[in-house]
Amino acid sequence: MPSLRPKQLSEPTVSRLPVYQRIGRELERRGIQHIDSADLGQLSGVAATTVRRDLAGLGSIGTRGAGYIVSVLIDRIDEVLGQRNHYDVIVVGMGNLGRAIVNSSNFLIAGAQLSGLYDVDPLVIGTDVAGMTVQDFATDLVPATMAVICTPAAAAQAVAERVVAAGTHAILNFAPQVLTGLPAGTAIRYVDFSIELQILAYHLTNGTGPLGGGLLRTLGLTTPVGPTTT
Amino acid sequence: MPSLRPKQLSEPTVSRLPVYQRIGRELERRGIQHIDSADLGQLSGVAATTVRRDLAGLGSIGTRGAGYIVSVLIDRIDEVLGQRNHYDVIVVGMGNLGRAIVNSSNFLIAGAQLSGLYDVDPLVIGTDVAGMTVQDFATDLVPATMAVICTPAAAAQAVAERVVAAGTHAILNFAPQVLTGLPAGTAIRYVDFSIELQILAYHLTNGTGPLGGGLLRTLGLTTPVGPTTT
DNA sequence: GGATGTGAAGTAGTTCACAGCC
DNA sequence: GGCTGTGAACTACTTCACATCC
Repeated sequence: MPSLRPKQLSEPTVSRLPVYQRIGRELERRGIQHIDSADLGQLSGVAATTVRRDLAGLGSIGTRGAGYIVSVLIDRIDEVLGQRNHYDVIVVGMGNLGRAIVNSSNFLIAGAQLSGLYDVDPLVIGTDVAGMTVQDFATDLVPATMAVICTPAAAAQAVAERVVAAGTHAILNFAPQVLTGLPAGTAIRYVDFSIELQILAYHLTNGTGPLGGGLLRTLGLTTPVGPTTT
Repeated sequence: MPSLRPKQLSEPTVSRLPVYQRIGRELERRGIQHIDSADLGQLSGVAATTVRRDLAGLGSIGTRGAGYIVSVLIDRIDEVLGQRNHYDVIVVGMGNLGRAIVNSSNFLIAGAQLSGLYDVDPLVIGTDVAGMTVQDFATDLVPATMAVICTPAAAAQAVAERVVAAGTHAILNFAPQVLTGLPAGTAIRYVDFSIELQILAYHLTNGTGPLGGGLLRTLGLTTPVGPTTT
């Protein structure tokens, strides 16, 4: 019985855990029940040592000699990431992107519950997206734990302040806008594909393009340039 | 005339440069021509020292005593990120997300040129998205420098291998799938909102939630929990 | 005076190397 | 024998503190 010590996981570790979990689910689907850090590293694009360090932080999950039991791995990550809890998620901004996200199959994680869709455009309010009716952001606002912002950049800061005032503690911001001045303890993550493209443009012109011996970091993942073994 | 020494910029620095540039553009639009590291730090959610370190890496851009000239800042970042060059970008996978991205106003960066849209679904091939006709990925394939992958996870690896074989050196992957075994020198960035939500869920349950004294990193940006001083 | 740029110090994360356990 | 877990070394990034220059 491995003692549950949540400890303090580093941010890069936290961002890799969902990757390990996803791979675990895929393995389980294929009927594979065991995996070692070398293989998991290969599949996730992470060095084997780093995989071990990450998983060691979840308590002693593995078995020396053998590797990790897939089901244990999945369950433990579930637990650590807080997927046993329930979260109400609202989405603000029902343009092309907002609708695409809500309809995306991998949007809902375990524990997340979509509880409201919002917009300010009278043409959009009242329409249905993924089986929910879009509400008026200006008047109605259900309190929710997480908010996803898909508005234009100019609106994002005001939206963030409003949802935080309504009790939200975690924001996923798709608008190309840095959010500032929010109260301590508000978790914020940015998703900005314009920035991602610019980073790629940098690597194309400088060093890392063709012929560059590139170690590219993304989400904390290193692309290890696997020798095509397997 | 500041001597152009491209040097070697760190990955976190590269990911912050687009943010500074965007803020610079906004300042310019408002007629502001000078900014110092303290203010730029405030606006970008980055410590002033880090701003200076980042910008110092672009050559001596600033002036001691005064700060940075906005137009110089923008131009220099343009140059360093390679936005003076031209890139052909193709997008593979024209589902909800692919269409939303192509139609997004902030999708095209300076230098990027959309040169092809692809799918494998006969119902989608031949339709028009943002003024371009969707091609059949299985048969046609224009060579391009960058590729954006918006397919389901199961297809992503094969798509990546095919575009790389066709000459692509940079990939932006929206599919929830780690890409492995691609040749050295292929730049890859991942955008995965399922992972982002899980990271937020972690912060909600553990430490950083309500009452947590959270320093949350995103894209290398630290949310500095500004004392609401303007 | 005032803000940049940068050596030096500090902190965080990764990788090495191997002891420990199955 | 084999693979995990972890102290120790290393590398990367940030922050401090201040000399430098306008």
